[in-house]
Amino acid sequence: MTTLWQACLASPPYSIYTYEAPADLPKLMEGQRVLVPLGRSVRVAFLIEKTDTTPENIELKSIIWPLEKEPLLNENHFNLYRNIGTRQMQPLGKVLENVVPKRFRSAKVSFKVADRSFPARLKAMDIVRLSVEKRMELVDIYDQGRMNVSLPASIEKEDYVSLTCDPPWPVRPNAARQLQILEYIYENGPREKGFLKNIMGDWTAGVIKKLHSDSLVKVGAAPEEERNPSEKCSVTSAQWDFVPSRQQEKAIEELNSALDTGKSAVKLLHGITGSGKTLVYMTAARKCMEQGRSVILLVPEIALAYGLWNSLCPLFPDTRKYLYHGYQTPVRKEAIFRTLAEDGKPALIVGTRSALFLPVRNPGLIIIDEEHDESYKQEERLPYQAKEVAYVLSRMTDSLLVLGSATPDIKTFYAGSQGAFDVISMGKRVGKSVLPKVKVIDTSSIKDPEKPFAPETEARLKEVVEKGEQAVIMLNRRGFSPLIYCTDCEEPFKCPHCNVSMTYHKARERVICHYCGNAYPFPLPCSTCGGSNLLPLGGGTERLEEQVAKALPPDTRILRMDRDSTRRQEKLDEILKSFAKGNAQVLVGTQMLSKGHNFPGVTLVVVAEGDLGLNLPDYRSAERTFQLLVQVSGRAGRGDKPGEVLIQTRNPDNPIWGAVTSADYKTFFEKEIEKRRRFRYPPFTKLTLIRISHPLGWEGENLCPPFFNIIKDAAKEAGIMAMGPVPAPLSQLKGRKRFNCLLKSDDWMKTRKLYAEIVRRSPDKKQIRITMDLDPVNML
DNA sequence: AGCACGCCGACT
DNA sequence: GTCGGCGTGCTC
Repeated sequence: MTTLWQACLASPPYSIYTYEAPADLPKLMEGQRVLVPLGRSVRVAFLIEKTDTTPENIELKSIIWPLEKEPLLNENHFNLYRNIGTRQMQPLGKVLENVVPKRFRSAKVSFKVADRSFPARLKAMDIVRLSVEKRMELVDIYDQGRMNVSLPASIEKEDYVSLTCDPPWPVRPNAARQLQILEYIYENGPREKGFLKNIMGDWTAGVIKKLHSDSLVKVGAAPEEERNPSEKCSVTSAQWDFVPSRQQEKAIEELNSALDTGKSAVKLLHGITGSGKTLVYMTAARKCMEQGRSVILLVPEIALAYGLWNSLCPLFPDTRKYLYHGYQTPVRKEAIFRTLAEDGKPALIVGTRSALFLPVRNPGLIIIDEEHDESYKQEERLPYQAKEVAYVLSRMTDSLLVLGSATPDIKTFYAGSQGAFDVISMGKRVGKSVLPKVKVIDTSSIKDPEKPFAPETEARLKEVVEKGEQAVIMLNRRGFSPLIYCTDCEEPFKCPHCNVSMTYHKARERVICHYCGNAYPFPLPCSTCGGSNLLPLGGGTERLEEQVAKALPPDTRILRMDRDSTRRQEKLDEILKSFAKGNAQVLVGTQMLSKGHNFPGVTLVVVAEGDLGLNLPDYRSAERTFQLLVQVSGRAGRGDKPGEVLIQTRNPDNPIWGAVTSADYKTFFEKEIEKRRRFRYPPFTKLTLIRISHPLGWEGENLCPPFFNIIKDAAKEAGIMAMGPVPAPLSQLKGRKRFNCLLKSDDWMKTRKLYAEIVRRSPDKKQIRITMDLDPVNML
């Protein structure tokens, strides 16, 4: 008997199509992966449900064969994916493409058949051509488990361009295009041919061919990820010898009783830096697994996942545990995904936001550590907010969601204070350590760019170094100098694709665009007037490192931690370990420093420019600055000795400093929430950023102003407050002109409808890109 | 995504 | 003349 199935393609065109399932097929189930014919190709699709309606005027095709016996996706996760699709107005297939590991979406499979009457290997098209009798035979073989799916080891496209040697490269010095490609790859790592063509122009193909024939580059499969250190844990002690403090005990009790109810709940764990949140998580995790349910523990970054993994492994010696993040090898991702899909035994999963999509059978506890962190929001491809996804999952699975932070998201804390969920406070540090003293230092009178520190700061730094203690200096700006100024034409040197000032990186003798990654060798002539008097202005971490070395005794050891010095994961570990061991007295770095790392020897934290980021055109700039400064302050005095924090600012009158110096979240919250209420910003409105862009120098540019008027009218009609469209703060990025339109609405559904309307009325669907960013984190 | 078709330039 | 590059369009 033939049945009909709705199947969702996990690759373009992402449609949900109807396929026939004739009787000569194994048993099919919802959530299962199958091979289906599409046009003249074969694809992977996910079965959604049986149906009995036939679409009109379409000759239905038949499902070829299932790819596994047990469905890969359980109902909960299928619904979770649908939910994300609905929120983001994306088809389910698009969601699947982004959440299911690549190897589950590739149709390049063959079937190994252990039966004499068949060839040893069958491809999809071979199965299609079998007779009905033969296929019935094959069904039996399949049911007996004698038919297995196999994928080639690599399913990657083989068009990645990578370097074969380091600079200097033996090319003619004026072969500008060859050098541009070499330098770009040196700077940003191997790239696809098509990508290079997109950002540089149509000439790349020929130049790559030339470089390839000179064997300066190779073209092949994507390189093995470097960010994949061993997941083996060296420590094996199985003891659980931690004694909770009173406040930890209270927090644990509260989480335990929430776990005991077996119902969905949210708890915000508001614990100051150093109050021992991690051990609270671990105790709750143990309890949850004793109840036979799985735990998902999320952290914002891969480096933190590895750190947590190492400290948690010895505490859970006999537990099924998995480390999961987006930079693991495809084979490993596939293995973890499948294991969790097939085996419902309780497991402990540590990972980054993508771990939420693992088809864990029976989650009981989802923990989001540092819940204020912006990395929980994915911005590219399929945008989503991991906190929201976790909430939906916890509701669907009756599990407990724990949000932890010393500086919660204003929105989260507001919801808690309104009674949407419980807030558990931990206001004391564990052990002997106390919160550091924080002092604001006025640097408005310092005019000399060679002097990054006020006299007091410099004196304290020297003192700390002399005493053999450690200091951390944060400057949230990487590179040597963020501005290169031409003294002839008095223009800053800008990236031609992005129209933002390029940053000078001294050690690498390059100017680099921090937004698109484009790099040029330095020195170079001014792009405006051709003059050769380009002057680097202002300072980043690279220059600060030099300046610190000059200011402190010559034998002081200084380390630097930023995206440039930690290009490889091992480098980051190296720097962290080396500093923790006391091999250096000073650590200079960007906001990377503030994230969760434990430096027990640090007694002084200096923030070189506390104002950075405070004046960005973004309603969250104060919140972000507060969170960053409190978090980095929390790095001080974690050991036995008390800590001190010095924050330099050119605006000492800004009211934010009062809250930062006392690390008083509540005061900051009260002020900030008032501001948000007054100016109608989240959580008092549903904010959405519509981004509109078109290629630079596009001749249809004049279609935009009337289109923007249409948008304004449509918003008015929908009863949504719209600001713009206006040119975005970064008005030009990666070769596209950009416009932003900010929507304030009382209903997400209304906003989605308006977005759909805007997309529908776009005058040029090809050239104009329109994206919807619900509750934007980045307004630039 | 894959695979067709169709259009251009560069070789046997 | 054909081979092969890639732009465009379609897929139950």
